[in-house]
Amino acid sequence: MPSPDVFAALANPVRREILMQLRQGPRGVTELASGFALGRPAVSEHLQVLRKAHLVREEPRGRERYYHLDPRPLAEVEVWLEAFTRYWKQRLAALDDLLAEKGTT
Amino acid sequence: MPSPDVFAALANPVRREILMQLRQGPRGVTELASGFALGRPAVSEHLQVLRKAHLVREEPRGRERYYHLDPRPLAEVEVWLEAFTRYWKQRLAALDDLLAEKGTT
DNA sequence: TCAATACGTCGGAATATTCCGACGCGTCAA
DNA sequence: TTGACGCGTCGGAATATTCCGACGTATTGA
Repeated sequence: MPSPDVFAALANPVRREILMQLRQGPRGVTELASGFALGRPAVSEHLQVLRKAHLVREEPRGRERYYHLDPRPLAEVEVWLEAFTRYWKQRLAALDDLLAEKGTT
Repeated sequence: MPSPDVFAALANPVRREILMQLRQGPRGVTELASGFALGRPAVSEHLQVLRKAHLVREEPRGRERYYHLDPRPLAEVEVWLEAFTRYWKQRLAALDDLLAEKGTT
């Protein structure tokens, strides 16, 4: 059983592109697949990964199944990244301190 | 040949943890490996992936090899995520508009 | 009712990832 | 000089990912 890891879901470029496309509104599977050099089953399986990561929501509409974007799990990635923007700013501050110290000595 | 994809590099929890640890300063390989339930070769191979994604830099120091964090490639992830914060704000704005319209009608 | 459409999923193949033990190389300290 | 240390990498095994064609199911429209 594959894990419902958001980071793992984003590791594949096709899945990232699917999420990009879904920003512009819900799409059916065949509709989505037509944009890739991929068969429909492959896209359907990518959607399953995205579903397990809760990055998309499905809305059955008749015989079609529209996939909606749910960007909320991306917050986990954002939070993780913040640890590094903090790191970055910290480094810059340390550099400032170092320069200031050098200046006053 | 594996791709130097930053997203793929972040897909593995061990690699993410390595980056976290490196925020607190450069570390040797054996030192890093002691923090995981993993052999040294495995950690060394994870470091190779991170190196190819330019997320770490190596500094040979005597017989040790210190790995430094380089957070710059993470900017790509941040930029990608921004597309979805924009999406999110857009949705909220659309909701505001809808509510405002309802209020004035 | 019946053919066409939209979809999920399965079996299987190709490939990638992840991990380990073993080996060899350079470096250190005695 | 020599044994121990730190490291990268290789061969190989176990497992995961990615993709396809084929099939079954449900829905639509004629």
